[in-house]
Amino acid sequence: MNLSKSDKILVTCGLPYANGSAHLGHLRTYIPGDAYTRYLKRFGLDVIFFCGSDTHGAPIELAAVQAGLSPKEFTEKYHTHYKSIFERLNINVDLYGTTEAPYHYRRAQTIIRILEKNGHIETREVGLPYCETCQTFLADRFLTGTCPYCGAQARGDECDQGCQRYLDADQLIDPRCVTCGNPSIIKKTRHHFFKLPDFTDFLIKYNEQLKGTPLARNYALGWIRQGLKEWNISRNLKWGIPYPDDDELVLYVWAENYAGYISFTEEWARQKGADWEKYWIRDGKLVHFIGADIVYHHAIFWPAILKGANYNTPYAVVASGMVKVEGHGLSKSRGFVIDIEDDFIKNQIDLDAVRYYMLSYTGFTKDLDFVWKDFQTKMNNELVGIFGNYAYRVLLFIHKNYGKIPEGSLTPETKQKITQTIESVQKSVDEFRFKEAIDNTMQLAAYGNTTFQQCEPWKSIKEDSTRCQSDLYQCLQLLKAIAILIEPAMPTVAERLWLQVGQTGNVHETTVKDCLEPLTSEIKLPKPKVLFTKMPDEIVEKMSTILTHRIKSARSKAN
RNA sequence: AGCGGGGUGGGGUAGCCAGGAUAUCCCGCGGGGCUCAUAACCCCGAGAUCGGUUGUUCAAAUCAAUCCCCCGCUACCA
Repeated sequence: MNLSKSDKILVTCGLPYANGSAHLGHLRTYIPGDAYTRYLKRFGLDVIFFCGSDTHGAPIELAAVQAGLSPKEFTEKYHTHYKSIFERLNINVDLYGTTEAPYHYRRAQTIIRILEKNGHIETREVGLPYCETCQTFLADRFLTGTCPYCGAQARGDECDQGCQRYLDADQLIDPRCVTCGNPSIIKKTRHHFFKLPDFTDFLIKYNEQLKGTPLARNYALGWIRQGLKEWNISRNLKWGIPYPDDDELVLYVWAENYAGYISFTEEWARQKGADWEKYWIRDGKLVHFIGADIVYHHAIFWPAILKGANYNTPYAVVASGMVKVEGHGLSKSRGFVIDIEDDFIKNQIDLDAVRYYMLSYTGFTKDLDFVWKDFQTKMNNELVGIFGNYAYRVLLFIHKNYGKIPEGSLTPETKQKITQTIESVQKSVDEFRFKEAIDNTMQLAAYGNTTFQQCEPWKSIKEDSTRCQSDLYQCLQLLKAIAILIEPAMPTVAERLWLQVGQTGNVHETTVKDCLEPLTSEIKLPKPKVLFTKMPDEIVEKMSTILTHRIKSARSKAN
């Protein structure tokens, strides 16, 4: 492993934006982030894990108004939602925080103050589009006008109805306010800029040694090569964290939300009597799990802020691929979305199977296409057929014939097989290859099925009970190892299997060493229950129909 | 348009950086076997011009050039 037992490892996931319900796109990073943390714990490493709600910014202010709520009420609603979704999916964070909490305000403002003190911030006047009727500054997407290239009506950020070109707001001909339609004017206003170019040399060196997925590194280096600009970290909004000593402005969300990684650690440390500085000031190994869409924030802005404010910089940035639904890019407005609560939870989809699918359908860095039919296939063949069936046939056979762990001891073959699997899983996790780690673990079940078949215990039990028991002992030991190694992917299933193989204690506190800890013969085994049930065709059809309707109704709304 | 990532049997992957003989593994498909098990499991088999073209080389999935396609980002969506 790249990490060692003396490392203080801190894992985070990108914060969900509290303006809508949890969907499949979120799970693309939260499940791997959680699985990674659990793997590290199984490897005996010292690791904590944080996430929380991102609650500020213009879209939330706007959405709250539309929902007839205050921004605070609005974000509290979704904060509670995300917190419960995390719990339901066993995404086991040490603290699920929120950027609306006082502890977060304090840390975010402190960081800015330190940056000011260290001379990394410049304050100056800039002219920005302003609507005199609405008495508000207009963000690019709230400007409309004529596209200078094709003449179509366009937004300030892109020509969304015409040539699709990316635009700068000042390129728009005849710019107007989206809300009231009146012409916008340019008004001078004071803003605070983070002097990012000062960090160019640091960021190049930093990214060259940054661990994580290659995507993050290469992408950031490309960006830096194009030249860094000063970055406006203040906004003319009411909703947000007040800019320190400048009450007219708030902090731009992207200048404060990832401070949550620190503030959540602080709050956790306060509750537990632990030391947050150990992670953020002294010797922490910080690992950020994010979607590929926010690499530049985490490989450029964030390390520069941390460096400029004298904190530790991230050890690794781990970027997942994006999510597609039935072949289309995830899009709520077009209906290509799977909602965690409405689709998975309300229809009682096995959430451990969802975790398994998200982790093992394709490589972590690739785009993942969610297809209900494929979900069913993986569920029924791999989880029910190979894994679940192996566990059940072994446990039921033993239970019927012996009722307790059979006599035997670990053979060199079994020992070697388990050892090899542990090693390959460790290597895979070290490289953030979760599909490979799971495939390797499942390989143990496939191996178990083969040996069970070859040993033919249903015959040997009549002819050679000693051999039969020894063979079954090996099979059971494999199951114990699987329970531990699959725990990061499917924690609930691991718990159930752990009890079924006659183990006491908590599988979530085991380490991979326990995989080879020999079973104690004579321990009574409970009557086994199947680990997974098959997903029937009717459910697949039902879910596919729900999705089809969602897409259709989104299409008719758009027209 | 620029930058980054990707394209390998029907789906998903390994191999690519350090070029080498029959291109790996899982699922699906076809055939056989077993009967402990959730019509599950085990074995065998078919199936790939490695996105296209050109080049370097004794030898290219792998290196170079060029083109096509998909995804992400481009600093005011988060």
